[in-house]
Amino acid sequence: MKKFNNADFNIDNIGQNVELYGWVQKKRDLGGLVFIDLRDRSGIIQLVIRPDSEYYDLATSLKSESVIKVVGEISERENKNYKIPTGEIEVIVSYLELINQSIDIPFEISDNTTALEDTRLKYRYLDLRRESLKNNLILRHRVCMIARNYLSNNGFIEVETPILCVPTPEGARDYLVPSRVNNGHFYALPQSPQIFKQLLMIGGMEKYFQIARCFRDEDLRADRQPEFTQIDIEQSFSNEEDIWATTEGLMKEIFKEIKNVDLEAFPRLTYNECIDRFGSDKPDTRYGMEIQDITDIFSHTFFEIFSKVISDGGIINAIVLKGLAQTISRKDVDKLTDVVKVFKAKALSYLKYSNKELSGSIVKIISDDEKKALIEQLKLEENDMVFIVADKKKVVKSSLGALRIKLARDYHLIPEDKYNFLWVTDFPMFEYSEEEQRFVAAHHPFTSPRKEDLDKLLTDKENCYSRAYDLVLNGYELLSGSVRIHDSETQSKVFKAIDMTEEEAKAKFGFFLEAFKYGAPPHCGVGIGLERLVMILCDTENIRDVVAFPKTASAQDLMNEAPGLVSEKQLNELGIKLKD
RNA sequence: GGUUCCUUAGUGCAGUUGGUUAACACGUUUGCCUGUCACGCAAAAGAUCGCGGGUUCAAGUCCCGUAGGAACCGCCA
Repeated sequence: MKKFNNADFNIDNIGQNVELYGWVQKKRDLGGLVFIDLRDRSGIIQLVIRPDSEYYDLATSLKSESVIKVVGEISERENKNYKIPTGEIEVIVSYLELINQSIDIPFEISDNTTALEDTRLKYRYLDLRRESLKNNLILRHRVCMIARNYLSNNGFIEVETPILCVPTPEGARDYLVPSRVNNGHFYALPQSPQIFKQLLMIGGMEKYFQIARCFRDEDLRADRQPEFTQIDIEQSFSNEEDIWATTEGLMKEIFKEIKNVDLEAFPRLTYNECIDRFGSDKPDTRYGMEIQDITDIFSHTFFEIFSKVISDGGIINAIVLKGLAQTISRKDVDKLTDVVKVFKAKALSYLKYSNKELSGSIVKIISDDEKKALIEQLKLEENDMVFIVADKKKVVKSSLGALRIKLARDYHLIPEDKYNFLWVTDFPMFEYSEEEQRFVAAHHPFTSPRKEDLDKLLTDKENCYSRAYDLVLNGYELLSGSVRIHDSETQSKVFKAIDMTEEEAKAKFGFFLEAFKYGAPPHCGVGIGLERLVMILCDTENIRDVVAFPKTASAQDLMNEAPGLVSEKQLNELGIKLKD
């Protein structure tokens, strides 16, 4: 007799003798007959122990989540339960062994469990027994397998790169690891395998991938953990179209396999167009409500707030919520105003359109011509509601972008089961960092500028664009990538543009710059955020639902209480003295 | 670094303008029960109301601090 999975059985197996192992999900003791729901990874099967059984007393004493072994015969149920796949059969137990009795569990192992997340995180190993979390991990595994097979079949080889790296000055904050052998020196955990994968291209690997763990010591979010996994891809002798084709092919494979969805070719938008129309570089294109520029309507307005914004170089933008004006109360508007205020907008103006008349917060201040122009330009229809923000461009776009998302969620305007991919292209090459008082690379400093912007790198940084691209899915940044610089001259120029002196560049990236002098192939790549992809496939908005052992918002593990303190002896070995 | 919200039996929650025995459900224990599958019935145990301080005759309730959790802004090349 061999070991079977619970869910292997159905009505065709009646009469078979089987040996099963699993956890006691639920015991129903009827006082002369005991039913047990036995759970293993595959599912649940019902066991029956009759009063004349020598195991009857043992069965009545079993506690939830204990591990047992049973032998018995598959038989047809008297009363069938069509709610579960094995509901037509049950196992008449002829042997029962208690392998490991569980103590009282802190929460019910069920997708209906009422336990809050921090309780579940403390007992993560119990939480993992829940159907939904288990299925999420299985789905994640399947995505990895599809990616491995697809990439391998297309000539990519998987190469592991170091976890102990050299700290880098640009980008996210590094997780540092002190060196015992070299006191005072530190390794950094990789923020991504970026430099190594480029060196692999120079090393002649041509097509590389890695399911790579990455680390960034920045604050967490619902979709951000300090350690996460990238499906990291790089290919030589390639341009944007080649790597996009690789990526689209992979996504098509994954969505066909997991969701049985045939994806269309992915649309493309430039970064600037995304900001203008959606107020975000990762727009959710499953719904409309695009941001519209109405600055021109108010170019000669008497409304002082608007005219002041315009004379200060700001803009006035609007979004239109179709057909819901009547359902939105004064109180709702206050809540929506809080949303835009988070992004530094001073106010949220609104207008309602009903019976061919506008009403609302600014209706008395704007002229009839302006009202007419608004109705025309925004194509207002009965019961539409207009939200307006006037401010600096950045404030207007980000606040209305956030408001757009909030409205779509609150009023259920997001279609389900829709997967809208979008390539976002032509990112700015540089952005100004207030903190550092200099321009920094918007993507990373190894990103190639567009050919036409090469001459502007040092003179007109604000108008330089890069060959960087993101793939956005349903409002999530799913991956980021770029065509890389492959000659040391351009690379030096970019370092100079971000105010890195030649000495600094040499000290930090000397080996890298040197490598480009020995025949570097043109290359490009992407890093796919595995967790975000799996989140969307699992239909969850919480990254912790797709990570086996996640950290809380304060980067702690509630189960093992990481990070922990270390002994004086360990610190001494590392040459580290703690601040008092 | 900042903003907002949360913390009451094992779990999830209720707790009114501050007022005397902190309610309910699930779970647990005991007893009864031979076709349950959210089994049923009866009973019982189970709470330093996160922690520290303050206001008050009186604090789960009000105030301050602190710890932990969640979301967001900054940050995340």
